[in-house]
Amino acid sequence: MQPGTLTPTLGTVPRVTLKTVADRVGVSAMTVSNAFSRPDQLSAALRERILTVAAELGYVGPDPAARTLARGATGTVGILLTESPQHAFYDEYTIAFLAAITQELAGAGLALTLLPSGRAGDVVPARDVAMDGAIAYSCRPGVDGVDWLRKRRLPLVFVDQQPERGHTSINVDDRAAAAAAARHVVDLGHRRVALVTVGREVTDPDTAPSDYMVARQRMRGWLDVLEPAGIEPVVRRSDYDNPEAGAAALRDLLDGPDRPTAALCFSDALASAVVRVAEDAGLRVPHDLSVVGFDDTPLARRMRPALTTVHQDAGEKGRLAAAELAAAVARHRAGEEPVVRRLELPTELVVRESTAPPPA
Amino acid sequence: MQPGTLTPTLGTVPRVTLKTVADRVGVSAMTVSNAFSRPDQLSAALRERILTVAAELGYVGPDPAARTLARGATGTVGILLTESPQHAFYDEYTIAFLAAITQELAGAGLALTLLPSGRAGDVVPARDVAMDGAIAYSCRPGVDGVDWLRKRRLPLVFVDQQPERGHTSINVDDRAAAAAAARHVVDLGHRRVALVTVGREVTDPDTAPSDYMVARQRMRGWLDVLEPAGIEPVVRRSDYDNPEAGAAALRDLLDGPDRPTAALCFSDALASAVVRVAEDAGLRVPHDLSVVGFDDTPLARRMRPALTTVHQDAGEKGRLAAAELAAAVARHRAGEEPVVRRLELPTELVVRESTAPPPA
DNA sequence: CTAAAGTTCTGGAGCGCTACAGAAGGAGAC
DNA sequence: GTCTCCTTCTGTAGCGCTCCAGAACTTTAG
Repeated sequence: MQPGTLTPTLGTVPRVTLKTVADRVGVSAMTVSNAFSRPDQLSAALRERILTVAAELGYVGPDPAARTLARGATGTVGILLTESPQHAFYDEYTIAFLAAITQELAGAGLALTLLPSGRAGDVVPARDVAMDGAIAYSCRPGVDGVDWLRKRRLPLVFVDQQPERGHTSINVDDRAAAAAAARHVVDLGHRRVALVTVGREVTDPDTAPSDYMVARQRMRGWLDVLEPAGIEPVVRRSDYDNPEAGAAALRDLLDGPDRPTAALCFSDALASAVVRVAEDAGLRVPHDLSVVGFDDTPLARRMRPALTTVHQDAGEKGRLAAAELAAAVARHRAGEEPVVRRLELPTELVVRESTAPPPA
Repeated sequence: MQPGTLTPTLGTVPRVTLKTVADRVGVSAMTVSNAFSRPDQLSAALRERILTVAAELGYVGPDPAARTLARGATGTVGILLTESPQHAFYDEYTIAFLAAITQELAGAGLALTLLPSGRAGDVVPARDVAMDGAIAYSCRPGVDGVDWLRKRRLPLVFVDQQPERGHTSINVDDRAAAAAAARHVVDLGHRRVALVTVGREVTDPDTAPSDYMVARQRMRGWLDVLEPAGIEPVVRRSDYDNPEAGAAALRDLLDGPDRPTAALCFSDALASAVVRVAEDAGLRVPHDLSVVGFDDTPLARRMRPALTTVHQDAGEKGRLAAAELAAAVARHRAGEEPVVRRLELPTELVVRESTAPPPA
């Protein structure tokens, strides 16, 4: 069955194309094409006439698929999300990031396609979806979606993951930021510290390239401060998308006299869950337990007590990622050399009410 | 410049296509196509050989754009979001909905493209992005994105907005659900009630087709109960994406002796903001002010006091929307008659701790 | 009044792929 | 040994559009 002759059972309705309109008006197909896509190439009067006839025939405009093939551009970029795409939706930080991207891309006339990094049957979105470029966001190294994108030689921007040569990347200095958080609690006098993070169990933060780079770097940053201070932290982990579980894993630690007096958390979402668990265990934050988050999402300010956390600007990250990608796509189209940048956005420790000196 | 001859400044690198591989292996282009797309059409040995040569040449697979044109299917569906797409990201309810959609679509081998409903320059995503179908989510009637989608005769599913003939729609009975919430506070004895909602100012909930249908229906449902009870509510509104503002607008009402003793809110997000404003004003929830939300997002259960709210299943809505659309796309491709359904998911009032009888 | 410089429109040649019908060759049935 | 059927492979003919070079005609300059 030909695409144009769909609905055979309903009687083959011949599709209305440029040609249909052209024949009806009595001009060439090219002129109709120009009427829609390059108005300056024909007289206003003729254009008006063409548009009228097109409307009568129910011709909406050039078929996007055909136009894509002919022009070599789709008007769409993809974003490759960690594992199941739905994981991406569970944290205000990611949400704000995505919101900023869509916003910025819209300004460039680009739509955003969410690419699940897995495969469904024989469809691999990263390989099979037409697009002009893509953002790889916080993917584990080795996720094969990234591999496909690379092989396709698409303009790529990496965010919150290991930079790769030849592609622009955007990150914050997670290690230094985490170290600042750790220093804060050490300076307050804490000696028993819990680290609540995401991802896989790894002893040595320097190895384990199979894990999210961001989680690794933050772990490294915490240890950069804790180890020299002679503090051996307890570590609890959970899945990326399930902060409750990570916090729950902390529960058993909260009873004994040797319980941690401070918890450094991978994200605000995780910190929020930790506070809830602590309070349910009868502990007061920050009096009995200091809690530090990461990201400084709106949640951090809403919480009671307001959360001490590491600020980073998710919106700015998203805007930058989108802008860099849009620029890369434009350069790619123009046949220019790619411009590779290593962008690092600033972070700042924001001390609020969830941290205090340890109980006496 | 031909798409194939990009990068003229870098020297025209001839693109590797099916043909390139075919010539190299010494078979027809069709056979190479089959090697990638219909493995059962050729011997395993030849296929292996073709794949090897393709890999050597750096041929990744059939070009998605060309395949789209030839096959008449893109492997992508769109979702048209309210106004700026970023508005969609501000509420856990919408997030859960989107997450479920991507999840379900991934299973059907479809990717999801976020369509800003506006236009950027001369690009109108709803008109210019290649896709096999679309979900229109909570769009104002008359948003021209929907118009383009309709004109393109794409399979469409409408969610949380006015159903249209010829297209499947998914909703809850917002009116009845809101009425149940209103009845709850009236039954508790409240006589001074505030309604905190989103969208435009309208006196008569029956008119104003320019506003979100959902907001209109909930308003109507509240009034269905309040008016017969002789209660004249005060109404406060905010933008869809800014619950804080809506709550803040309530602030001035909270002081006098005639202040409302109950607030019915359009969403949990809004209710949460209202609780914060009330507490900042020195009122206790629910003792001084009862608050009811809508949606029953995870937030409702996390809140202290836990929020009384109307439960609806955002995940189920998303899954259903995706499944219905995928089915509609498949039927469309097969040339079958569309199956139009009017789906209505159940709701349930969940009474938690944020509502109580009014202060004596 | 002629040459040069627009303006407006057209034809042909792709873009890279897949559907379809059919050719070529080999296996199996009788 | 012949006929049929199956497997494997191949040309052709698009899909609907846009690029490019140039034709036809009109205006401007000298």
